[in-house]
Amino acid sequence: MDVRDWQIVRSTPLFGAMSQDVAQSIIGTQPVRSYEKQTQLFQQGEPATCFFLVLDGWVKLYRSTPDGHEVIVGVFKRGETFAEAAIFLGGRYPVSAEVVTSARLLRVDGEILRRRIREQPDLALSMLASASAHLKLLVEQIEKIKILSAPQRIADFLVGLSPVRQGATIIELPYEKALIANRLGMKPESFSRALVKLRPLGISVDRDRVTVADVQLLVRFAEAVDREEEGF
Amino acid sequence: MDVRDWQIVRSTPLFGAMSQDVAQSIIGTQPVRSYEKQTQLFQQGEPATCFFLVLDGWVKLYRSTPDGHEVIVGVFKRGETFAEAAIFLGGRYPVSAEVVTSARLLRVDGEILRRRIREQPDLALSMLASASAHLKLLVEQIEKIKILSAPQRIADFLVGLSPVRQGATIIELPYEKALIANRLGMKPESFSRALVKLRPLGISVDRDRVTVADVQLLVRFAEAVDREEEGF
DNA sequence: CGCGGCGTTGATCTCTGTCAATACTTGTGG
DNA sequence: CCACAAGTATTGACAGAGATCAACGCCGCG
Repeated sequence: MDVRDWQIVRSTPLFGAMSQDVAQSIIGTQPVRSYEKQTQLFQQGEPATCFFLVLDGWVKLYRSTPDGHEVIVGVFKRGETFAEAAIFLGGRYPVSAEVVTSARLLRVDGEILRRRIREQPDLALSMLASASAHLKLLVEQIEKIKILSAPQRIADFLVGLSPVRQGATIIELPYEKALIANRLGMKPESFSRALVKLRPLGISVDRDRVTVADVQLLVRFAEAVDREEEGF
Repeated sequence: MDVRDWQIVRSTPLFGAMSQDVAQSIIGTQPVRSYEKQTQLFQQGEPATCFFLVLDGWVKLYRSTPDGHEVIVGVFKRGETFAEAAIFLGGRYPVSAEVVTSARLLRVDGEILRRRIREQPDLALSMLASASAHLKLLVEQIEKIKILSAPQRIADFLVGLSPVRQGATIIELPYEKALIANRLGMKPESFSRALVKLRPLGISVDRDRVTVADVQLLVRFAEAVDREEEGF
């Protein structure tokens, strides 16, 4: 784990709030491992022994239904932690996790963390903040699936990926389109078509490169919920 | 706060795990208040000073979009806590809360709680369990919205409301149908029609009374995702 | 009695899923 | 270097679920 990695660790709500040496004491002995694409990290229902921090690459969290359907409930990237809450929930993962690009992950043992929390109550506040962030994210995700159309969800997704808030830019799609589609709650075909519908807004796609004429346009489009002004 | 209230408090993941006297010391000094229907508890964006436990009645959490739309992200009933996560996240509520029936709520001050956590580390662990439980619930909600049809979501909702797991029962709809519809991610008209489609399964509705011939049937219906037997 | 809120029903439309066919990319082996 | 296969993306035709718009019925209330 080099300096760059350490910066990433300190940027998370979980490890950022605690003091340098406490963070060090928790993750100092933990391994950083590289994972191949499609590596299964854990399955839903398994005992939750540890949680993860993404140093590089992408990881998807999903649930499998009895008949083979798969629903993505989150995709995590560099600087994000996941499954840290599961450690406290009956000790079982409520979702499955799979690496979707080759990735480097920091793996943190749950038992260590639990022990440290007993010694250092302030840690719990960091944990709670982190869990809250995820809660907020999920709440937003529900909101978006409920009220935004497919093209709007894509626009929102692209905005979230864009390095700038206005003007032109080029965005690299971070992983397969089928995966993005699932994450946004639609089928790959719908994803494809929805992208076409964004063309009039200055979006063009070539392979995994998306060219955006004006991000602002996307923002407005994603927020436009009908425009019926009921005074209420 | 009487004996019954105390039982409710002890049944929550948050307060159930901690010892009697600790729970007592935290909430003993906190007020139980009665609220009229439509009382606004807090608005999204406000500083989060406290969280709530429902002793009686129903409370909805929702987000207002810039153009006046309203999305329900959760409805909480007796025995459930809400907004406790917000206290640790930047100190602001991510959603608004409104009482939808006359209700009795326990209001817990965040500052007091934070102090107690520092004194009593185990307290933190049980709180984390609570946050995790909500997280899991949200994940499940996403899954349901994505893959269940409208009638299935209603079936699932009714099952969750039913006091029994099998046989016949009568369920009282806890709040307005338009509100339920929103919570389940559909329009009131669709809700109405979907209820009709459940008639063949032994469901009949009169006002806010739902008569269920066999809950088991509903369970199976809600779980049936297609039933196409692809050997896979 | 008339009014307003809520719920239901009907007709129609739009969006998205499904199924199928067709590129396009990438990798493999001859 | 090319042929072929497998995985991935796009496009088309179609069907179904749910949204929308509108009308109507029901009930409580002034």
